[in-house]
Amino acid sequence: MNLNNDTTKNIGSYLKEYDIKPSYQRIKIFEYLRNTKSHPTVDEIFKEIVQEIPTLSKTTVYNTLSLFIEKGIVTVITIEENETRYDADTSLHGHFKCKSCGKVYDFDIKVSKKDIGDLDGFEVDEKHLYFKGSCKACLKNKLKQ
Amino acid sequence: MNLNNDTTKNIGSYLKEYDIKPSYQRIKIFEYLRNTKSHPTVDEIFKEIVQEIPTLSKTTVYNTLSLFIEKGIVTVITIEENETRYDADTSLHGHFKCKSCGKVYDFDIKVSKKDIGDLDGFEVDEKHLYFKGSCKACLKNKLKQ
DNA sequence: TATTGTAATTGTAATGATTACAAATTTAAA
DNA sequence: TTTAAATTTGTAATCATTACAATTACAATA
Repeated sequence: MNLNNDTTKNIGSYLKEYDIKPSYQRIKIFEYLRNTKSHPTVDEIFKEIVQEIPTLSKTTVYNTLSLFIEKGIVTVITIEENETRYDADTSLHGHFKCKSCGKVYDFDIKVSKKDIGDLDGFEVDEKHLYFKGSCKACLKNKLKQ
Repeated sequence: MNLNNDTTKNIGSYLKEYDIKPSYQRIKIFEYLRNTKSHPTVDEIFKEIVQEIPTLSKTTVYNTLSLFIEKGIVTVITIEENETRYDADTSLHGHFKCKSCGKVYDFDIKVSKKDIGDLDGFEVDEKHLYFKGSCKACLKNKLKQ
């Protein structure tokens, strides 16, 4: 298990900061999540990383993601009822899912207090936003047809 | 099957407007959804209505909700990965889920175009928002202890 | 270096929500 | 009343997730 190259070291110390022991599996899973903009599902994560770690178990992927979520370095994206996705970017941003191609895009968003009427006295820890519709690329393709 | 009282008539004609044949089951399910602020799960809907319609099947609840969603009179709320909830209020509003008591609150929200940077050229059909944290009531209880 | 305890990983089985499907029932039209 | 279509129902199948126990890896200590 080569835990000595630069990327690995970086991710390793990042995990340590959040009180996560950086095992080979954990590093690979986090690295993949961070480098993948598509917000992969458990299955996608597993299928990718099992190529590098043939002994990998899907249970490990589940365990690892739960741990990441608990420690606050990964968030869950639940746009579709039957499709849980994961995101290593925990900063506030929205997700746009194209109903035609299925791709999930990130977008920047501000939610100011003025925009929320009724939550005085509530303590908000997490804000989640997602939109659905047709993405630019799909709209263009439709015109062409 | 008494489809002749006022509420039933109202819901019946509402369903018809949306091209849904108003069967007894459909009317009862929609009536319950509309009157229940808690955004019930399939199981909660089933357990409630099976008391009135003892022959009710859970498959019917699933079928009916799919139909309602397809016709646009009900929306899905997916705050938790493993807990799909349904809402008969399709107007734009946010949901707040209390992590301590589990209750789901509605709140008003505006999302102006200015707040969204990156979605020029995208067609947005649905906007979903949910926050998580501690509700007023739970925060008060904490203080008391 | 060997030993030992703890943590992490793995594989299998269990769970539970959702869907598929075919039979039975209801409804509406002829 | 008959008939066809739509709706409902019950059962079985599917699939993602979780539980759990066994195995393996790791780190500390003697």
